[in-house]
Amino acid sequence: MPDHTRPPGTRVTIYDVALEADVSPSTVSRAFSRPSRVNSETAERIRQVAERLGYRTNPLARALTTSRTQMIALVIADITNPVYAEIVRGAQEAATDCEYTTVLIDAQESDRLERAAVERTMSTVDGIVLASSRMSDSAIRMVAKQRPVVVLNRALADVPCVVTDNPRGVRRAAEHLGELGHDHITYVAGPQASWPNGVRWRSLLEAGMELEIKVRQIGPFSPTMAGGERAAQELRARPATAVLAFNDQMAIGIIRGLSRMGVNVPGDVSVVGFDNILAADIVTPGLTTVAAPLYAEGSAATRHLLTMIEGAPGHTGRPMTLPVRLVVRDSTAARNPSPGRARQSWVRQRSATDSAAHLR
Amino acid sequence: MPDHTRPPGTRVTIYDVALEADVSPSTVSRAFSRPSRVNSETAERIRQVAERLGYRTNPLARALTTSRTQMIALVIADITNPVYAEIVRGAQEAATDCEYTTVLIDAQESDRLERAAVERTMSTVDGIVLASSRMSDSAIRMVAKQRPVVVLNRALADVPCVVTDNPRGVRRAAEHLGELGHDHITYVAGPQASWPNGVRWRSLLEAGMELEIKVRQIGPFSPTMAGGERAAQELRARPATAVLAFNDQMAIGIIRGLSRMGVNVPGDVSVVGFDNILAADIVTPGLTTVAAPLYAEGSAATRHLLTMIEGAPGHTGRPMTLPVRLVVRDSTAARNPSPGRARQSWVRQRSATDSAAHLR
DNA sequence: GCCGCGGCGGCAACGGGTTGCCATGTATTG
DNA sequence: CAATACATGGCAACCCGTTGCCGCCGCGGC
Repeated sequence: MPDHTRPPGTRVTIYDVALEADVSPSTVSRAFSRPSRVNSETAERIRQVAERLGYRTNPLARALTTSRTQMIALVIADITNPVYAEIVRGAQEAATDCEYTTVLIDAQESDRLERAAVERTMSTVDGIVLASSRMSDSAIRMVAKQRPVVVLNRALADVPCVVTDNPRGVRRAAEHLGELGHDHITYVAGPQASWPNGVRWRSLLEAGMELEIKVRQIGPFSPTMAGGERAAQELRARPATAVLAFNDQMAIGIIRGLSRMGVNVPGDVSVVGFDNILAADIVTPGLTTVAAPLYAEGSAATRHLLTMIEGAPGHTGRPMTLPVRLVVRDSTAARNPSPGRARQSWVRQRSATDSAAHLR
Repeated sequence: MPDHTRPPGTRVTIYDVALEADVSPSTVSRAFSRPSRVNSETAERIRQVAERLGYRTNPLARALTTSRTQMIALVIADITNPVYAEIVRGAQEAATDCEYTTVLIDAQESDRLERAAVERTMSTVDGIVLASSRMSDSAIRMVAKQRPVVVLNRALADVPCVVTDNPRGVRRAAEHLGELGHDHITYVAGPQASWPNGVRWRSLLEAGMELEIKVRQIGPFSPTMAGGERAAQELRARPATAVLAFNDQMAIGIIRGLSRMGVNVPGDVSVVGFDNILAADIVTPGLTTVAAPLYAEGSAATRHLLTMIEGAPGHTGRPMTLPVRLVVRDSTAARNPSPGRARQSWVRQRSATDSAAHLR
């Protein structure tokens, strides 16, 4: 039984295995990729030889002819944002289950970087999940023409989408605040390039109308704690008793900013966030927030992508919508009925500056 | 000027460009990969034709002969752990600067998953950064034999490593606590498979000796908030006035757990963490912690890996060590000189149970 | 006994670049 | 003016699997 030791640095190929097992290379190839096409004893022999020689099929070479790399790209807007951690987990697990590898791309909230990275990666992957893309609709469609794409947290005609039920989440938040006696809600806006940002604001407008709660918007601010603290500054000039923030980081920033200014949350102002990140539970006060099924988002988007890669059409009708729920903690409370000094000045300020700012 | 529209779904290849530019395919190839090897006018013409046809070089095909994919893998222990966000950023940025793409792998704190993922990815990437690997030393060496590898947060002979200055961090924390009058420090241990965990404990032993502070260890616990809360339970049985936790999540869990039990931080117990994650700044009280240069870690490890890929030897001498600093916030304070009731009982309990637990 | 069919394995042509080597033409040098 | 060096570009082999197609063989049917 010959057993040529291979020169180091050289990979074992099907040709080596073929030589050793005394069959043709194509048979070796089939033994792995189409076992039914080869005699089971031969296949077994080949497999043993391959094992002995330490053969590993080269995914790149395979990809060259099959144009399947068994890799998908997952593009996220900002890896420092904890929301994405769970999404990534969900996506990665779904991918791994189907023997796919995930290439994670952090776009750093930049349209330009995102496009460049997608451009660079596109030809190497079998499909792409765009989570909270900052690219333009047309850029996304362009990508979708070349590779299967699933868009997460954004609705877009002609491209499969997975979104969370933002309208319902906003509605629940508004109802909650309404029940606590708030008759005004200020929406603190996040990035304008963010699709959910627009949806949340429009949903709030709608909910406000139905529930007879006045709403207004300030911003946009950066979707970070720092952005929230800046928003708090602005809230000083245009006070509110109830605030709905674009996301949890901003909400936490707002709470910190307000506290620093001596405004009590939830005593003077109630604050609601979005996403239910881990930190929402550890801040003081605990943050009331609209929880999204993050893991399920990543997993659903990825599974859908994989079926598209397998040849399924990829239904581009209405987006797949995932349910949300309101998690009530301590950052919301009944509207303060007997305002203290600070509160007093707020009311004055508001009545002076606010009527124009209120929509509807 | 002919301009054949290509059948859809077919990629533009160098052959198409060659035909159109009236040169041989090899010249097209060189025009992109070795521009100096071809007349600059010809190269320019080829580039224009390529542009017009929408040619993109296929990285897989290129990789087949060059065995360079321009991709590196970054393996992290747990993507839900915010420490890694900055590390990933640093790594990704360093990689992007050199036109490399990063494949992120989340090992979910599992030796098994990590090995499987590395196995699957190894042949597709030019090198690997193992950040906080949970694999055995021998498994890591095995991988390092097949591909350039840089290990982060772990020291290992014969493999290039990047670590932070844990001894110094621990020392600074111990000094800080000592200055506040604490003469005992309890180390709350994290995963035993974690290399820094061992280093931190040993460093604390050493620092304790020099500074004449008694030290002991409890645990191991899971390196999460939940783990910290369990540790708090145990601290009730074996009280302390100063606690050094394996990481910030645990430290936060400990603070929450203690608060729930009516123990005041920092009034009754001082708590110090490791890593300086974002949440360390938003908890109440703010967490005193040993800050690591996370971004720099990712970036340094990656840059080192890239030089190895370019053919540099990859110095396997002593690990590259990055500096740390102690960030003092509000979770540490002078040792309570006039203990209240709770404190009193602690002291009693301790004197009863503790002498054996103290090392040295 | 002849024919058809299914199982199995091999041949050879890809896929899309890369690269060693050679041929040609031009510039440089003695 | 011959000889040499260099700049360019083409040829063809190669990287490593995959797959369409064909041939061989044995078996069952008529």
